[in-house]
Amino acid sequence: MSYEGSSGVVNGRQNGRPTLEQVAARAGVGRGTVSRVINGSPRVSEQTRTAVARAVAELGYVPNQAARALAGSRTDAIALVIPEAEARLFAEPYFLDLIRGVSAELADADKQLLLTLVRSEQERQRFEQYLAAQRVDGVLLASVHGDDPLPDRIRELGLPVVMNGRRSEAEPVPYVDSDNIGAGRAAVAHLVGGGRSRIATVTGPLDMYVARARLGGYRAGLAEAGHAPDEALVSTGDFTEEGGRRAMRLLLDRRPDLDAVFVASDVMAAGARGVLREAGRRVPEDVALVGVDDSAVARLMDPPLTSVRQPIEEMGRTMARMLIREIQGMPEGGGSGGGGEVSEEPRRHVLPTELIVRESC
Amino acid sequence: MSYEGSSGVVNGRQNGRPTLEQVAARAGVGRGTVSRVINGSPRVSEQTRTAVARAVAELGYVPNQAARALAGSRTDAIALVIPEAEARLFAEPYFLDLIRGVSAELADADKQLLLTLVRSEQERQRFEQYLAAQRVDGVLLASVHGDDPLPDRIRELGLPVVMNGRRSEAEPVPYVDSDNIGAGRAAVAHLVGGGRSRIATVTGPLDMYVARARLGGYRAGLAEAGHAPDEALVSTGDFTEEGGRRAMRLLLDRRPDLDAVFVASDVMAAGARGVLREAGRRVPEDVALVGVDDSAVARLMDPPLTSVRQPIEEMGRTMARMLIREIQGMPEGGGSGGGGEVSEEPRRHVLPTELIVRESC
DNA sequence: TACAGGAATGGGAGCGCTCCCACACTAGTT
DNA sequence: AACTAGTGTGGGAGCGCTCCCATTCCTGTA
Repeated sequence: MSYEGSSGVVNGRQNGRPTLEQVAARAGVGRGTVSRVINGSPRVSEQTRTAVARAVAELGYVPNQAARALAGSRTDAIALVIPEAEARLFAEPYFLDLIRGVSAELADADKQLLLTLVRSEQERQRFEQYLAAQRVDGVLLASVHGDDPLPDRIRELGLPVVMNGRRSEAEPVPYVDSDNIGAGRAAVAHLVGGGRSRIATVTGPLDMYVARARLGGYRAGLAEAGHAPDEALVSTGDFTEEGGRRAMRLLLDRRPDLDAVFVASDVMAAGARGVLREAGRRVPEDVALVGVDDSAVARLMDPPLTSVRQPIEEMGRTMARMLIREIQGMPEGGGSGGGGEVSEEPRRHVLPTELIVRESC
Repeated sequence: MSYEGSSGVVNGRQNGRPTLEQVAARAGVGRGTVSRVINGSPRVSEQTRTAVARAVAELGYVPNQAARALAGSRTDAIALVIPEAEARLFAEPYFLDLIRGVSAELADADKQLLLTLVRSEQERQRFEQYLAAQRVDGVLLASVHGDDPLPDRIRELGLPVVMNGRRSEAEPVPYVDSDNIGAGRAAVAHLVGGGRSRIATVTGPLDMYVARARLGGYRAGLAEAGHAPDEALVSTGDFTEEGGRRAMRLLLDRRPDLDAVFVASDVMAAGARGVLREAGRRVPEDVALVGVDDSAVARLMDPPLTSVRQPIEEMGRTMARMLIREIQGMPEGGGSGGGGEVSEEPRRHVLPTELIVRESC
């Protein structure tokens, strides 16, 4: 008897799902009151609340999202934007972990996740259209490049944004990043501690802040250990395996006597490891290796790769949390005529990284 | 002049974005006409169409999605559901590839992707609420278990569904699957062709159809080669690396003379490979190995693993295409009082797999 | 010349909510 | 007794679309 679950076929309505109005009728109250109960307003007597709750349960009522969005101008959805090019580049589990964190946090807040893979300039523009269509309350951006205008465009539209990573040292848009400088520093410290003295590095593309930061950490680590900087020990990769190979070959050419390499990603480290093997260098006996990401790649390498772990899922959670707070703190979009400036102090979070020691050094 | 892009601040409106009504006023036509132009109705004169198009461009008009959904009862969004537990289990790039395919196809059709990671029974129920709130026009389900009631529940709600994989041989719900039987068969044929005669297999959990199918393919392959079946050569894993290790140990205990193993996933193959090394067996000299997934794991193993590749991204595309067609073919949700039965012939697609030969056999 | 039939168009009537104003009704104040 | 100041509550007025029924203006036909 009316306990058939929420199949929606329970009630005798001939078409579609029950509406607020019908719940109100059944509970013997007005629409406004039901709305208040649904939205948890305190301005309802306990008795009424109970009656409405029963009517809701009996009818299997679920508020229509479109109507809510139209009347209330909030969608309870947020967009996560991932540039397609990056999705291939990065260690593969990265984005899945990020999504996992974001998703978990959003689920707790009862918000929906709209995932957008952007694979071309055209799609980027289409995405801006979506935003303008007021489909989401805010935007999460993953792996933004140094010259990406999207973050600023979104703010112009009056939408809250939080980025994963930053475009530069002085990033004006709120972001969550991992401590990439600390990553480089920890890697070098570990290598120095293992008795290595000619420590090279393979960097990412230097137009990305993350690459510069890891390089900066490497240099800081060397300085702290009292080693002199040596540009011949620095080689630029592009976060791909092949890029890692090329960079490693260059390093061996320039400094055949190197005894350790800090590689700015596991995938590049896999490439570097291949080159070392081909050159007859043993890992870790001749050359020690440290990567970044602590991905499956690292665990499966031979020997298993020491790597700096980033708290990816935690970054996702933090981003979502920041965005939700920002949305709540900004009741009506700031897109009115004039500035559209969101003048709050931009927030930033830098989460710690962790060195996972394995046999490669 | 009015070419400031779509910043929306161009026009003199004091708040929010332009509406249909305003476009109509500017173009000197009625609301209905603008709506017709926006939606590409043929019942508009060329002249009027042009005038409206200009007004739209000048005002930077973008239709409000919520209003559309409310009035037209279609959301232009679809949900992709991924069980969280699976997301960890499977070779990691799997879901990212799937998402990539789905996303690409949806972008072409101008639809939004709502990603839902389901990590508990509670969240599964919450997801059903979302569906009832009419947030999406259809649902894509990834890696459904044999006893999962969700597909049927969704159909009861009158929503189109397409699954990735199937729950059983006789799956009533439309699905896209890869040819797992063919995968097992191809692997065995390759091993036989390489002169192996005592070919074992490590399977997935046998309550999953995908595991049974790969096992079936293995058996078919043996039969075709004229080999007698031998249950001592079959060991059950669970798609994890540790499960692969356990299954491999069992096999070595039972049949120390085996000379090849078809492992139903790369991740399990990595585990098996470790056990073989510990047992002093060389790959491929003593034991040949074939995996499934062709993931990064396979490329990075030592030696690189021969593996059966699934067209994951293509599966994603196909799923999305099927769902879109189903949505279009079903103008109004079938959720009226009575049956709610969607009596169309369920469609199914089985995409071919491909053996990628590397040094492990 | 009168009139049917179609093409193009305008605009009313919702869709199902939220917002908010107005109206009871209750107590507490002068 | 006449007031104020709350509480609950009902319901009108939209939100910005789509749907669809007129209405107008052509044409072509009897």
